[in-house]
Amino acid sequence: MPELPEVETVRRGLHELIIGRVVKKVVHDTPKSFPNAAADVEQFLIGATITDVRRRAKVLLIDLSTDYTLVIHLKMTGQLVFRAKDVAFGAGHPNDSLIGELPDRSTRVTFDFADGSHLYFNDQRKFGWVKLLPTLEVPNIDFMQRVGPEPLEADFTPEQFRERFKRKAKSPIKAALLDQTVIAGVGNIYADESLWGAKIHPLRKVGVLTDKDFDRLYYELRDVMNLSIEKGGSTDRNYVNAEGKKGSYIDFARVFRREGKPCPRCGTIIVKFKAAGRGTHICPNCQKLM
DNA sequence: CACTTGACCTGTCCGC
DNA sequence: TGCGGACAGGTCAAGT
Repeated sequence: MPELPEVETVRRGLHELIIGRVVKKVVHDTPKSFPNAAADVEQFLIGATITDVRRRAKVLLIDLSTDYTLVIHLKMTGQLVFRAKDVAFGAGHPNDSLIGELPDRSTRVTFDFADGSHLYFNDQRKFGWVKLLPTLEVPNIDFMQRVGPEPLEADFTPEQFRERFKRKAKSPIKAALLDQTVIAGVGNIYADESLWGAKIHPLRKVGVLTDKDFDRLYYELRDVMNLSIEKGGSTDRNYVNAEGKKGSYIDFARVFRREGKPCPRCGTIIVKFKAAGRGTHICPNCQKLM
């Protein structure tokens, strides 16, 4: 589900909503979603104040006053939804919300704050997780050691972008884009959208792409992700922001989930096929393999 | 080492 | 209506 723009949208929402709140109680169901030792939870999470909400790649980092951090990956269907004290749901709730009363059957972890508000970690497919780690150890975990640069950072250049792909010469470009060790945060939606923008076929080998191809891809990827953040991310199925509301980028998508519809650039019918193990959408006229 | 495939889970949708 | 199979936005371990 959530790629960089969705996780960033959640981060911004939580940054507004939970900093300064004090964790009072935590309950969880499967240890797969919350594999933390009870003693650590008691010592470093209960009673802690939230001091910051950060993001690296698709990972959320909620910093605590105990110098511990909640490291959270939403994977495909994870949601982090804040609810103020005594908010009634049901009749009259906004129709841009996907979820009602919480907790529900997908709730894996519930954080109760001292002021009566709550944070719910929902995850239908149980791929996601919440791990409590010392803040100083977060950069040392395997994922953080291997993950590539943030593509939206101001100092990330087209030259650096191109350089990151050098060792993937024999990969199809889509597989390389999805590889988190090359560039951070790209998932299936923005891979398809940026490749369409750059007029590159997803199965073109990285090694045959020109500098100009990479330049176009760099700008398209950044444009598409920035636009999505502006629109609050993409809600295809499950994604919601920190207030439980949908994002609207999908309304602006040019190829993703638009199979059978005309290409906005040339009118050719968009087709869907499998590439890099994932559903892939292209305009067969704009994105030629050879 | 680099690349591809299957597994992890639950829910939904589509065809028979 | 019921049932089986395919598919879903991510990542890792195992395979080639």
